[in-house]
Amino acid sequence: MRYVTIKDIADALGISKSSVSRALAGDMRNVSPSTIERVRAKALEMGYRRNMTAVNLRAKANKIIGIIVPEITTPFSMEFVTTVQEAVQPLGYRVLIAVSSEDPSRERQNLDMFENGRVDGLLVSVTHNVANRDHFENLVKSNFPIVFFDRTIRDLQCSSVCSNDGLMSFFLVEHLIRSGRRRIVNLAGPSYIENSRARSQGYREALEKFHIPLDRRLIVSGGMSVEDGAVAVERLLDGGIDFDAIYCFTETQALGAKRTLQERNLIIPQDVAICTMSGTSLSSFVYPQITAVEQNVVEMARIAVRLLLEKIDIPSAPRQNITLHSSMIVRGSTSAEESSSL
Amino acid sequence: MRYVTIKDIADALGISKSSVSRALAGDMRNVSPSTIERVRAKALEMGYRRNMTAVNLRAKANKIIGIIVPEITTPFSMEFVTTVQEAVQPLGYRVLIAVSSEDPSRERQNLDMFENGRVDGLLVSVTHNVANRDHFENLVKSNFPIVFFDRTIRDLQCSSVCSNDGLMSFFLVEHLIRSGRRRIVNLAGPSYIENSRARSQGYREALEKFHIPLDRRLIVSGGMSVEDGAVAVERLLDGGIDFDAIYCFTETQALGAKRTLQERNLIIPQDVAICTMSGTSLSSFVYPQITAVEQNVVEMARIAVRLLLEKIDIPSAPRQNITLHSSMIVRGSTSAEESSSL
DNA sequence: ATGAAAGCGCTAACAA
DNA sequence: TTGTTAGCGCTTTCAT
Repeated sequence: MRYVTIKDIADALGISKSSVSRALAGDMRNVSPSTIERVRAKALEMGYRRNMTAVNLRAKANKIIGIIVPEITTPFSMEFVTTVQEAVQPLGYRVLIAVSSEDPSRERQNLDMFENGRVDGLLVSVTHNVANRDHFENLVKSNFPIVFFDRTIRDLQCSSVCSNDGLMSFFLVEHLIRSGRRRIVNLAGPSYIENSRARSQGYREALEKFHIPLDRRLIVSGGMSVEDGAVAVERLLDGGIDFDAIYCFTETQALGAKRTLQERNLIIPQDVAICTMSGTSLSSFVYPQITAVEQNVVEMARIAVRLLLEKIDIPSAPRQNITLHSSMIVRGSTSAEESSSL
Repeated sequence: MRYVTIKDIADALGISKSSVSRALAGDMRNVSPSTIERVRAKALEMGYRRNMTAVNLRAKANKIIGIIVPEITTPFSMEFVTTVQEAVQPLGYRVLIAVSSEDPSRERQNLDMFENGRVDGLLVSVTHNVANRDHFENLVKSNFPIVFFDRTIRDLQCSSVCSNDGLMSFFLVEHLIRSGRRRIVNLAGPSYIENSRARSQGYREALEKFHIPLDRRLIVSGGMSVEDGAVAVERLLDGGIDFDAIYCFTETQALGAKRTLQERNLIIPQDVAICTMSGTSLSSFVYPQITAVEQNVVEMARIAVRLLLEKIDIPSAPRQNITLHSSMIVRGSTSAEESSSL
């Protein structure tokens, strides 16, 4: 299992390492066409493969982009990662993925791992608003190329791209209200996620616009899992609290909510409508009963990559904070129409 | 953005590089406790991070495991990748993922990329039975550590781990028959996927066992997408071909099949039952109407990692071909019971 | 216990 | 056009 090196080829051909290197790099101006040919042939014959580790050590760049995501089970993360890969592959970059499992200490570990591994840039969606804030801040201050996406840290002087959670939330709740719902549950996420707060804010504003009084009992803060969604709805039903719609922070919560409703023989969406925001159009296939607003993941990923590559190229490049204002597509059962409100 | 090196620490402390290296490595026998302390403190102060690229170049190992999968949208791939990551992280390995998108030429590119990148080992699930066979064969012959999982290449002298597609298929179809189905559609995958053939074989054997004549019109070969599933069922319905169950090769086909049935106002599973094999227990949440057999992904991943690490350690280790005979769990709507038949 | 030096495989500045 | 040399950051043998 010993690899053929540039020196092996040089020795075999009785020329110098540098000529081989140049020939292999296709340096037309500094090496004769004949040696280029001879080297190429010999390399092929001997099964030479360029040792990227050595190249990287020398170039002080690893051509690796790291992605840190809180979870990787939703279509959102999946599609984001896939899009990034496709975007950077042609440029010779590879992509390393690390999952924080919604745990700040794991996030911290991943960060360390990536720094040790000398990734050239980092795309991160944070698990927690403040937990690793200082660490991220140091990284940013040292001019390390990093771009936040989707779940960002507030007021950090760093490039980011995210969707307008508040506004989308507002429109989705407005959509529910317009289709006749009045008692809308807000299954919020934990308050340490900025997006969750923004969405709850949008929820509140939509109610206000229609002069619907805010019933605190309809706001449930807590976990984001299937189980959390299921339990929350159970509690509401058992507590005799009346509601005709559930607006969930995550798709998984929505799944749990749906399960409980079905167990209690409630009809979706006649008795209770469920809605949430979703990563991809796939979800309308997968959860046909759940109304979902699609976020434009592909666009988000492309922009994130662009910002990151710029930063890698020119470390002094100014930060850019981009909020996606893509047209909103509402799919699902509370209404069949498509409203591109934004 | 210049990184602190071992030499920087040495200079700052007025000692040699080697002492710093030893101190950092915690070499108790060859360096005094006092310098260990001084070096450690200084390293922390200066924000030193070990340059893994240099370490790897010297060690001639990259501590990277590559995974090549045909797709990454199903829970199966996801869970496999996640499990592998968790398994190798403590051992200092990182995981690089490449997606072939069911395209042999992309698979080939990924393979090249990984070889150039000098991954220490490869976990691969192939897109095609034969397309890159020669290339894989060369790799195997050169004793490169590689383990195939789930979708393997027949008769390749290389370690592999997969589930018993034929047998699981047999039991699933048997399950359908026992619950009263007689005219079972087989939405097969393309014939260049070994697993698809094995499953169709299981399908045929189950029919034989119950003396149900094989109706060729019920066997549809083709693509694996949502659309393929939807179209196949449309064709059958339009062709006036009678059926009471659909056995799908992929979850996505099942999704498409479900869509068509619902569009035609057929009730699942009363009119037509849908079943398939699935990656994880998650699918029973997501597709409650679809009967699914769970494959033991986690076990598959763990075994694959074990085999690969053995091979990396001892390149001459003999190949092992493992077929998982885990207990089969049928979940879903054709029957609520749990049959652990294997 | 510490230091000097070599070398992992590669590229590039400089020399010829 | 080609060769020589140095060096990327690290570990390790061999001297001291």
